[in-house]
Amino acid sequence: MSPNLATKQPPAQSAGEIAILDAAVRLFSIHGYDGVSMRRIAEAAGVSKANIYHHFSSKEALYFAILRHSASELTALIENLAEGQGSFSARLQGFTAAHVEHLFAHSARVRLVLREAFSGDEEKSRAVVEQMLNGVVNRMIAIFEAGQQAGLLRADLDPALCATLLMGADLFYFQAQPLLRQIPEAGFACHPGQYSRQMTDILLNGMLAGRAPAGATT
Amino acid sequence: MSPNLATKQPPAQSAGEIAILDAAVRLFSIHGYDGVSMRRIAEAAGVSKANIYHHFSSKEALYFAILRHSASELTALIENLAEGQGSFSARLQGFTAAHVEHLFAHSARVRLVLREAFSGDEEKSRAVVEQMLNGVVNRMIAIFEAGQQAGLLRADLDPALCATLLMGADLFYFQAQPLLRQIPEAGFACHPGQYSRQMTDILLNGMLAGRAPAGATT
DNA sequence: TGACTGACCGACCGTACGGTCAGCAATATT
DNA sequence: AATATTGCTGACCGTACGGTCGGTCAGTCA
Repeated sequence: MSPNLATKQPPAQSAGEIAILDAAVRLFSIHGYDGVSMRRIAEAAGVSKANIYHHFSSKEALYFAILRHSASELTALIENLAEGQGSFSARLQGFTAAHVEHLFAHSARVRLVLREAFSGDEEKSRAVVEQMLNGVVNRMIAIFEAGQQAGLLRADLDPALCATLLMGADLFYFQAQPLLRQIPEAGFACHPGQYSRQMTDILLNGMLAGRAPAGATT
Repeated sequence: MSPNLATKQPPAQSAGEIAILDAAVRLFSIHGYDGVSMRRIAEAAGVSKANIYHHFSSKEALYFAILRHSASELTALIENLAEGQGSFSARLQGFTAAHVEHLFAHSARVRLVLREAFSGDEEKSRAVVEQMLNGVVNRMIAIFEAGQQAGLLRADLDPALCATLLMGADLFYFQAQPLLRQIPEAGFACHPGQYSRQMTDILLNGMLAGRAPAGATT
């Protein structure tokens, strides 16, 4: 599994290639790399197995082409979300709502990238991380740093930790949503807007300046 | 992949069986069910492949035995953590710190269960969910509900959402820690105690009663 | 018309997979 | 001493895997 993410694909695509990519994204996002065979992808795409090898040099090449494309697509979309205007807290509220909505709207690709990022396989995650983290997380950290220098964010908090907490709350909700739906008390599991509103409320209420820290902080 | 989690193992274990289980937990937690072959497990455990089939009827049976044992072990440990004494906020602070520490201390088993729970495969996750969620999350929700009835938790918040947010922040940090270590600004990535302290500080500061909600809530 | 190209397929290859089985050595039981 | 029982192995089976190969067919352009 070598991370050969350095190529660039010409946008010209035949109908067969599109069908292959669609099927592969769907299957890989659900069952993971090892859980999907080339035969199964070919069958789901309605093409022959040899046809996949006509368009992609190997299973790895197909997988990484999808992974790379998904990561760059998601990164671009998220970066647009972070460019909102308005007050510090209004921007963060707007970002969170749009972020959660965005995760569910592109659930297959998000699952694909998240699975790779959290796989704990060290080598594989490196390339994905460098592409997404540098783009999105650093942007988010910068927003919190600016808010802190403007005196809006509590001075005793780590801006990077605040950014992680906010984005992590979104991502965890996305990951855990199928499970949360099985908990009767968790009515918010079916209402992402309700979750993102209340979650941002809690976090901002706890992070914004002008309120005393609740406990020992160090 | 049928969820045959209804058996019960006698605790009598030979040295070979222990070696098999150790190797299988490690490999499954890193590479997932489909990413590990019986040959590889046998090699890592220093036994023959046929020996695995002497102790376990199939690859699935081995996997689910590990999954079931891990889930029940983790559930028991977490339930003990939730039994802390002291004030409402002190209990939550204590729980979070112990929870994060507990996740890293049993990282292989936690990864194994999390992978299954978040796999999005519907059927497989059902059994894991029923075992862990009913035990742990409901306990956590009950704590927040009690705190709310005692007037300690903001009345406008959903106790289940608060519980999810707190435990989710722990779990996300555990999942993302290898990635966070690659972000220079995220110094807290290497200091779980620092993270859990500051995270709990923010959440409690945002959730406890006596502070006005930051924005529109409904 | 004919040379060339890209999309596509059926048949095939070597390998690794999950799983089986007869049997060996050691211990416990009678 | 004879007899299960237990822990374990090497050799093997059928199948599915990733990947290759020769070839078909429609379109294009000189």
